[in-house]
Amino acid sequence: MSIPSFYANSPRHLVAVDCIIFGFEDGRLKLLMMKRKVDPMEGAWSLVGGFVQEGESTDDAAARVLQLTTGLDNIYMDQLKCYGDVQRDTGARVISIAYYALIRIQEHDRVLATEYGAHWLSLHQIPDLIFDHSQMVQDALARLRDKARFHPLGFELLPEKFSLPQLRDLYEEIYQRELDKRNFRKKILAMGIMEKLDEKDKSTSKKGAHLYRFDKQKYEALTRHGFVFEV
Amino acid sequence: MSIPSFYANSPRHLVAVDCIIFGFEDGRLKLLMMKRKVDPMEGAWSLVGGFVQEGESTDDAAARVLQLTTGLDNIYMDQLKCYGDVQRDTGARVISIAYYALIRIQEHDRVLATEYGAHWLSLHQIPDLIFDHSQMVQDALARLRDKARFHPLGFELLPEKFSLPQLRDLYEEIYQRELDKRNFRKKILAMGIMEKLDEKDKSTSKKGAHLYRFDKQKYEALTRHGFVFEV
DNA sequence: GCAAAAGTGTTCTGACTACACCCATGT
DNA sequence: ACATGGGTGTAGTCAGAACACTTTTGC
Repeated sequence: MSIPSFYANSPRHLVAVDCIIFGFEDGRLKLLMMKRKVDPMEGAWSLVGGFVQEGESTDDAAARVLQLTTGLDNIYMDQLKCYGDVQRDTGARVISIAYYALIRIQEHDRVLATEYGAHWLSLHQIPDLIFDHSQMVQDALARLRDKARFHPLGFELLPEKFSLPQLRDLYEEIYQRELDKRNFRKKILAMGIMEKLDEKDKSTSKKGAHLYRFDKQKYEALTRHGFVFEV
Repeated sequence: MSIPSFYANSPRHLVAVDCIIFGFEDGRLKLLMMKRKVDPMEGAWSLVGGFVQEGESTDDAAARVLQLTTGLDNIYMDQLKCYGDVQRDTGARVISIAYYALIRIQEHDRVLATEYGAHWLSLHQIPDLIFDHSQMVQDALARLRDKARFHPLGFELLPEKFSLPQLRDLYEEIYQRELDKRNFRKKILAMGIMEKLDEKDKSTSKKGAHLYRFDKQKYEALTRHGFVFEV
């Protein structure tokens, strides 16, 4: 099929994807950042990213970038938004689609990340980033806070088995405020979406904290009947 | 400045914007749709859209499309998301950024819209649309519902002066469910963001309904002190 | 005087908040 | 035995939901 002039006469643009990759470790939210390897701004901190190829969807491009830096597949990823200012990239006019991903930091390939020049930085350690990447990070954080409230996203950042204090630490970090442990526990357990395991995590106390697993089946069944997760 | 090969060797893509334009008239949410004028799919229903030009931001492109079809400037508009599947447009590989806009339908240029081949359709009248445009409409509706709940968006769809029954009709239409008029009135007025006018709208009843205006200054002042709009 | 929409208050219930002590165990 | 984090219950408050009658006025 020949391409109609309607299409042929329109301008074409470089299109990139940039990924805001969240992890949770040592009670801190972290982001995977890297030092840029090309001009302009070589050596400056940036998000991981890459250009969208021919025959590659933007979602696929983001998944590729994620796979390249972490070795992970099939992880939670969502589009943040498109950044389309003409001057946003000082090297050329590039339209960028930002994605944010939540990964279990323990499960990613640290060797691969290091080889790739990627580093995990805690939120408060993030330096100035190139172009509009700082804005992207701000937007991603705002989106994470918004979405985490009504969707069970948090579990994507924790190991499969986790304790309630761990889960509470995570939400305290996301919302940047303290949560009452009795109320938190009550609320979470009342939802009926947590499977209590016969194991304890003794790494943080002598007594040990019970481990739980997020029961996705139950969550989805409840959701079909109008249940809404809320933290 | 010459473009580094990092940029020069990457593929370029057609990038379009598509606009989901909402209006509210006769107690119904409506969308501005048009019949496509080019192949493929000539004559089929689609959203209004256009290609992003060189030296034009994606936001500007969307504003241009809106201006061309409605004659309106400076209206509420927000990015929905980027649709980046390779095969989404059957004419060529086109990445599309969707925007949704809320306009005061009474104030747009009906002559211009008609000349442009655009038509207002109520939600339940929307036919099958080309490509992934039906999906875009679904996504925009979901986004409108989400956002309207905690942000005073609704006022963008009403005339500057409106009655509480009108406002309630709007939210009933957005949420597709009935709202108790006493509770609704109580909640809205308790926020202290409505300016009561000395006029009545007698078009819908003998008694007439008081007209109000949304007080944006008060809303913003309250917001700065932690107030959150919710309907 | 009647039809048709506008306007008004109260009660009940469920969810969120605040808050202090006992438990288990490794050292 | 003691230090450390894990685990538990209750009372008060507030916001949302349910619900029925009076008011105004053009015809």
